[in-house]
Amino acid sequence: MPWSFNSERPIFLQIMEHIRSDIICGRYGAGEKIPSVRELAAEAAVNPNTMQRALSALEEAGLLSAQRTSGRFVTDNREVIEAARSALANELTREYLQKLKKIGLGLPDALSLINSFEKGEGENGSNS
Amino acid sequence: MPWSFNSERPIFLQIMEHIRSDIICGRYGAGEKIPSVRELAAEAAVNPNTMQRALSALEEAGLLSAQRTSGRFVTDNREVIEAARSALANELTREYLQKLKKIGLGLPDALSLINSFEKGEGENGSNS
DNA sequence: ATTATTGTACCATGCTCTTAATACATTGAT
DNA sequence: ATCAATGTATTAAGAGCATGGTACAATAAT
Repeated sequence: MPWSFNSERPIFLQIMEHIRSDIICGRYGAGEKIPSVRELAAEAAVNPNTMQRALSALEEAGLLSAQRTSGRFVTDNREVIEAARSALANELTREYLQKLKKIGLGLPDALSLINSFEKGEGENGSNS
Repeated sequence: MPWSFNSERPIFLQIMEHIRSDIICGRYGAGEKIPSVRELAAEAAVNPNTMQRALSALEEAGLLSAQRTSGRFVTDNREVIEAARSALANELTREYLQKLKKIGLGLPDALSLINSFEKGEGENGSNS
């Protein structure tokens, strides 16, 4: 199953974020070996060059390390992974609130919107 | 003051979103005339072609209409503007919750994160 | 030693986005 | 009638992204 990409942003960035999520949520465990560049490229239906670029970005972030010929491994430092989750969660929240603010919605509106997603897919009438 | 753009995404899209926000939050009122393509391009420090592209996108969305030689005007239909705000708020919330879910955080985490932004810039230690 | 697999590097091509520089048609003002 | 301002269209150039294809160095397995 090829991954789903958004044409608005570079694919290698979306791949980077996808794998980063896989690491953070534990699909790839700490210290674990991940598939090869070519395997991952095939799985994502993407060129190996593009996959390589995404993986290199994750090395810079300290989440992956390359062992020349034996493969790539997730960092065995769980604190690094936890820090990545926390930083990402804060960043996502900051961006979300900032975007809401730009259309005239504040913190109470955010809470209300999120609560409207509690059960089904949130449909919403009047805010502000 | 040139607008601030993110190099990760096409500028014309970011301009579109910027002006859309200006319309939704009332900086450009319903039925009001907006500056010319060349003026806006200068204000954003961007090529007129790029600005034109952003404005065309907003016409397709029904928020703007072009009057050949007299200029561009915001729709005078306030319902359309309100609908845009509502749709955008829901979309932003949907994306936010989806991204949180991918790193193992759920609805309660979202509420907690947002509350941590209540006063200053939210710093956050342990979630999940 | 040989082979297969790994990460890595390079190059050419095509595509989109952005800029720059013009140009044209239409309309309001003079 | 003339002029200025408007939206709009066109072309050429450069940059970044993605692909396809190829190649090399290092190591693990045989």
